[in-house]
Parts: sequence; structure tokens; C-alpha cells
Amino acid sequence: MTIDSAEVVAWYSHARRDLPWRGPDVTAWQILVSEFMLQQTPVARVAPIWLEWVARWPTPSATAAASAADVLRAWGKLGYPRRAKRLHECAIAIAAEHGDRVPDDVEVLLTLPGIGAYTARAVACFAYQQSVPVVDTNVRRVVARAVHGLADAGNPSATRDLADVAALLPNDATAPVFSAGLMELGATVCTARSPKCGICPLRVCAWRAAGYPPGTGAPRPTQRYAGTDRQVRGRLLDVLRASSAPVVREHLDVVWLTDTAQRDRALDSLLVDGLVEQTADGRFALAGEGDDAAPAPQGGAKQKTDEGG
DNA sequence: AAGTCGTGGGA
DNA sequence: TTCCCAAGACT
Repeated sequence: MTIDSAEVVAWYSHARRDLPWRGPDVTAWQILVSEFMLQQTPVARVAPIWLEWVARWPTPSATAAASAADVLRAWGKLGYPRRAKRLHECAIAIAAEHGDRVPDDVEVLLTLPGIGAYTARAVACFAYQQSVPVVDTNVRRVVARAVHGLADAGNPSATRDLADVAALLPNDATAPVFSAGLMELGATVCTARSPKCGICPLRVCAWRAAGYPPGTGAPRPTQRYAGTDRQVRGRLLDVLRASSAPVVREHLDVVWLTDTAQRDRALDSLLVDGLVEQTADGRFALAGEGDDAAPAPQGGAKQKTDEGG
């Protein structure tokens, strides 16, 4: 079974949410910023941060000129701070190696930090109107149901998922809108829990035709958070974000008293990830704290900015 | 290639 | 309260 792209396009034209990164004057870089932020993070939490972010750092070079510490602070508690670091690294690479312009080629985009199979195609499609399959968790679910008649998408398979969606793409200029619509359908109607089949625009759905069979009952093991290294890392970063000056070890130790080995492991992993740095006197700070600008890409002398202070 | 990486809102 | 999970990427 297939999906009628015209139905999706028509539905999207009136049902699309008015998200800030869908505005007419949003640049490719700003769309890319939204994609970084939306990786594993709900729209409602991204929107306010994105608005502040693009007003402060509207271009790759502006972002690249910021310190990693300032980027991590602006990211705040959006989740997965490694994404913020990769966004910063991505900005530096685009500013230095791509003329401060977001590449429009999927293969080139894939070489940039933090950009994977989904984000590369999302940028090519949403920022440059290319007819490329865009496969995220929403699209995989819609295809699993409407095309394959299954309650849930199976394990991700890059080549198979891309082929599935490529086969659905209309062979005309509506392809990018169709891709946006397919994602939107999964995000707002064909949702993981309690899908709103009553208002679904699709006239034909294999899952409905089959009588809405339930999932196979072998869900992936749910990821805990409480008590994990991630929680400890989050607390350590909380302390570092709040302080512009480096903090002593004892100031970090108090955030996790129950398991000192775990606390040490978490702090070490933050150092390994390059999110935290240790000063010469042994204190700890957000990476790049105090930098006026990012390091020069070719290892040259650091370029000081010329702002008064 | 299964595990890891944050966080908070809704069911 | 607990559990699920939200526009993934990387190793």
C-alpha cells in the first residue's frame, strides 16, 4: 500500500503549525540550528531557545565567534549538551571551510559535525527545496502504519527506510512540502500514543484496513534517567553553567554524594567529551570559558575580537 | 551495533 | 507516581 502525496500536501497547507523556523525570512543556517535543537527534543521546548539563539547568533560566523562556554549556557537545559558543542563545531567548520554558507549538498552536509542522515536531508529539503527523502521517527511511524499496516516502526534500517520514503516522494515540485507534511502528520495526528485516526487526512491506511493490529509486544528497553551517569553529568553542568569563574572540585562533588565512583566517572566523561576543562590550578570550568572567539581553524594564532569592555 | 547521551511534560 | 518518549548522532 502507498500514500497519496496530494492528500498529504493538501492537508499540510492548512494544518501546519506556525513554528518560528518555518517563517519566510528564516535562513538555511537558522533552519539547521532548529534541526540540531529538535534532535530528541520536543518542539515546545525548542521554540523559545531557538528565538533567542538566532537573534543573538544569526549566522555561522557569529556562532563560531562565540565561546563554547557561552554556547553551552545559551543551550541551557535543552538536553544532550554534546549537541550544543557539535552545533558550535559545525558553525566553525561552515564559517571557515564553506564561506559562511550552509552547504546544500547532502554528501557535504554529512561531513559536518553533528549532522547525520536525518539532519542532512532535512536541511537539503526544508532549506533548499530538494526532492530528497527525509526520514525521522515520525515518518518511520507513518510509513509503518499507512504503508505496511504495522502499529510501530521496526528497528531503524537506513537504506530500507530511505528507500521506503523515496518510493513515496512525488515526482514534482511538491516533494519538499510532502516531506514536511509527512513529518507533521506523524507529529500531530499519527502519534506514537493515542493516534488521532478520526481526523487523519489519509483516505487509505494499511493499518486501519487491517483493523489496527497492536504492536508485536517487543518494545525496545526504555532508557532510565534517575541514577544514571547522565543525571550526574547534568548536575555537574548545572554548577558550571551558573559560574563564570572556574570552580573547585569540592564545589562539584556535593552534587552527587551517593556514589563517588560514579560522580568521578561522570566528571571524567565531561572532560573527555570536551564539555568541561580543567584549569592549570586544578579547578573546573565549561570548555572555552573566557574565550572571546573560537580558535582559528588552521591552528594559527587566536584572533582577538575588537569589542570594548 | 547495541549503548550512551538530558530533560521535562503528559498519559 | 511511574513510565513513556520527543525533527538523532556517534562510537
